[in-house]
Order: sequence, then C-alpha cells, then structure tokens
Amino acid sequence: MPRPRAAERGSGKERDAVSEFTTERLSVYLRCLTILETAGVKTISSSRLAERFHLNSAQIRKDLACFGELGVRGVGYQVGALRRHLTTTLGLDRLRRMVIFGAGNLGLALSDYPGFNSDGFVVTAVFDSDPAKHGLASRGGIPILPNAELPRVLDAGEVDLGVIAVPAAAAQSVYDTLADAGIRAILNFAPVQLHQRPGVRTRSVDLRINLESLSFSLANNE
Amino acid sequence: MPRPRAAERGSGKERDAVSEFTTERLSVYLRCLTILETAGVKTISSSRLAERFHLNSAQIRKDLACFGELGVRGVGYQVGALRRHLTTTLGLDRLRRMVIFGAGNLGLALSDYPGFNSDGFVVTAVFDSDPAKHGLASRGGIPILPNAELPRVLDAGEVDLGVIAVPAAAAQSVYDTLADAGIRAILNFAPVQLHQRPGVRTRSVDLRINLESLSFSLANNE
DNA sequence: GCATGTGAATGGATTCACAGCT
DNA sequence: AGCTGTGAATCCATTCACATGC
Repeated sequence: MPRPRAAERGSGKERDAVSEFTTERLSVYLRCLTILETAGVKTISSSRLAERFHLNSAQIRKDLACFGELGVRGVGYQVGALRRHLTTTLGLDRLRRMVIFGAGNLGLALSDYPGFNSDGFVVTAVFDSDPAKHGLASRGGIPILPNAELPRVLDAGEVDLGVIAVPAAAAQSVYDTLADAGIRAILNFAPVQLHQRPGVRTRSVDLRINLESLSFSLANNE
Repeated sequence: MPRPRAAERGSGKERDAVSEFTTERLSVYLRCLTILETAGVKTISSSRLAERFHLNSAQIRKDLACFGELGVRGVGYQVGALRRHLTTTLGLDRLRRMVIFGAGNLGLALSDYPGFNSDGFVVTAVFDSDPAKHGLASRGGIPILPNAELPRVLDAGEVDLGVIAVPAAAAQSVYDTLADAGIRAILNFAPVQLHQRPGVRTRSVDLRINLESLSFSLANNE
C-alpha cells in the first residue's frame, strides 16, 4: 500500500503519475495566481512567487514542469496564461455538480458553504434517510431529498461528485450507494476507513483526527 | 521547509520526534481498539488488526513501539490497556476546551458537531465580528459572542484550542488574536497560507483543495 | 544576466524480513 | 509456533545546484 495515511488517499491512476502532493499544491498556486492577476501582476518568477506566499521555488518549478514548459527562461511565468492553464488542468473550467449525503449540521453547512458553491462547483441536492427532513431545504435553499431519489437526480443531470456527511455507521453503505450509482469521485467526512472500490476516487477528511493530533501536541510538547 | 504541504503541518517540536503521520495513525488505532473493546476482544495481534481495518502490520508495530514495549511477543496487544495508553498519549484523558471564530455555516456546524463535543473535547463559545449575531446561539446552544469577549472567556476558564472558521480575508488576523491570547493549538479552515507563530501548533484543513483534487482526478483519469 | 527545467543528492516515511522473546 | 520490535532496504517527496535557453 502506498502511503495510506489517516486522511487516506484515493484509488485510480493519474495520467502521468502526478503525485497527489503536487495536485494539492496546484490548487494553492492557482489561488496565488488569481490574487496576483487581480493585483494586475503580469509576470512572476518562481522565486518571487515562493517568497510572496511562503512556498519553495524549486518545488513550484518541478510541479509546473509536469504539465509542459509553462514558463519562459530568463523571464518567469505569465500570470494570466498560467492561471488559465491550471484552471483547465484541475478541471475547473467546467461545472462540477455535487450531491451531499447527510442533512445533519455538517452536511447542511457544506451545502451552503461558499467554497462548495463557486468557481466550478455547485451542490444540487442533499439526501437524508430521515423522513422528517424530506421536503425541507438548507438555509441556502438546497432541497433535502430521500435517499431513494438519487436515481432520479442522476437521470435529471450529471452528478460528478458525492460527499458523505453521515454518521460513521452509515458511511460505508452510502459509499456503496454512490459507487453503484456510477459516481467516480467521493469526498468522505465520516471517521471510518472505507472499503474502497477501484475506479472511484476517494478522499477522506477526518475532522476528529485533526483535533486529536493537536491534543497530542499539547500533551507532548514539553 | 520540511513537507509544508497544502494542508500544512504545524510548528513546535514533539517530545521524541514522533512523526505527524504516526500521530494521525494513533487516532485511527484508538478508534479501532475502541470498536474491538466494545466487541469484547481482549487481545489482538498487529497482523489481525491490520487485516481487520485495512492497515499495515509493520507500520502499526513501528508506530506503537515509539511509546515503549506495549505488546507481548508471541501474543499481541492487550486491547484495553493499549486503548488506555493511546488515550493518555493523545491527551484525551483530560478535557480540551475549544473556541470557534466565525459563526457562519461552517463555524456553527462545527460548534454542534458531535466529533467536536465528545470524548475529551467541548466547544465553549463561538465568536463573530457581526453584531447582529451577538447574543444568539448555535442550534445546540453554544453562545455567539463578540470577538472582544475572548479575554473574558479566557479568564473564566482554560481554553486549549482555537478553530478558525472565518473567511480567508479575516483568517490571519484571527490567527494573530488567538496566538496573542496564548492559545497554543489552532485548527484553521480558511483557505490561506497562514503566517505562523513559533510555539503555536497549527493545522489547516482546506476543504476546497479536496474538491479541486477530486476534480483533477476526474479531468485526468484516463 | 536571469530564470526555467531537471538530474543528483538528501531526507524521511513505508515496507521487508528476521532476531529475539514468550 | 507465534508475534513483537527493529535494522536494513526501498520508495518517494523535497531540495539542491547547474546546464539550458531566452
């Protein structure tokens, strides 16, 4: 097993063995470039980008070099062009529709979370097994539907991404439902080691582990 | 810089150079042991633990060996004793009080999130800069206070952990406020590279990067 | 001259495989 | 015989340092 880690990494192969660490940093670079473009900066070198945003210049160059010769030697990178390139590379030039399972505190918060409803992402529905919630909606107006409605939502339009925000005990079953429905990318918030399916890209965010890790530091940092 | 990563790692030294990857896995092991103990299992070997929860047996042994000879050769580990040991090691045998900055969707959801209000953790207050929210409370009853009330809350009782759930633009300022107030552990949800203080253990969870990383996989997987 | 792209060096996490204990 | 604890081997991400190109 290659680096399973607590926040486990997904299955499925990238096109050219671009590491997950690299792809995560691409998101960071994209954000930095957006800030620079807004500020009117046209060109930037890896070293000044590194300096400005507390990154490492060699790493920036190596990460970007995975996708061709994006810079100009002696000059640096064109901010606008590079931003557009990263946007395409990350697949953010098209709309990613998401469904969330679990209309609890976390699920509803994520439904309305700006980062989940902007720049290429949109939450289309929240599913919950509790009949008392059906027909209701999040504060932002995302409808809460019965789990059984998933096929209908899938028929009505492409869904690219599933989010699991149900209690640990229900997570595997929701995962399987999503996988069976043909969803190829899943973000899991339940604190369980999911038994993953091949062909389904899965990432887990374990909020509790972050707390416990901080607690460990407090307990052991002298 | 040693592995800053998108979800950046904090500052401050562990007692015996126990890696952050190891401490994250300790949380996982603790969960597994709790399940086993509830199921009445008294003893377990690293290989059966690995099998049962999709882990690696050598890694389990190596991780646990950081904290002394916890197992018995030829037998395995005592479930109950090991669970208690990990609980203490992770500092979960005492109560960790937390304050959350940002009473938006995310901040309020986290305030009531079971994982943030059980087994050693409790959210004592939510702070927000919007006067319209002061005096209100989360659904679960955590009061929303003005930022200026932080010193009073600190005087009233120990606060071990701060959570940043404000928009990106306000995150650094909240971070500095928490650091100035003497809080030594911070969990940040804002999508920014924080300028960190020495002596303050910081972890960042970047929800947006998880989405973008999944989007990348969808765009580049075959 | 200056900054990229990259082979080589480094550092560290994971896995292997076995010595040592029960 | 079985399982832990661990040195050795492996793998991989990061960093260095420089040849290459504008």
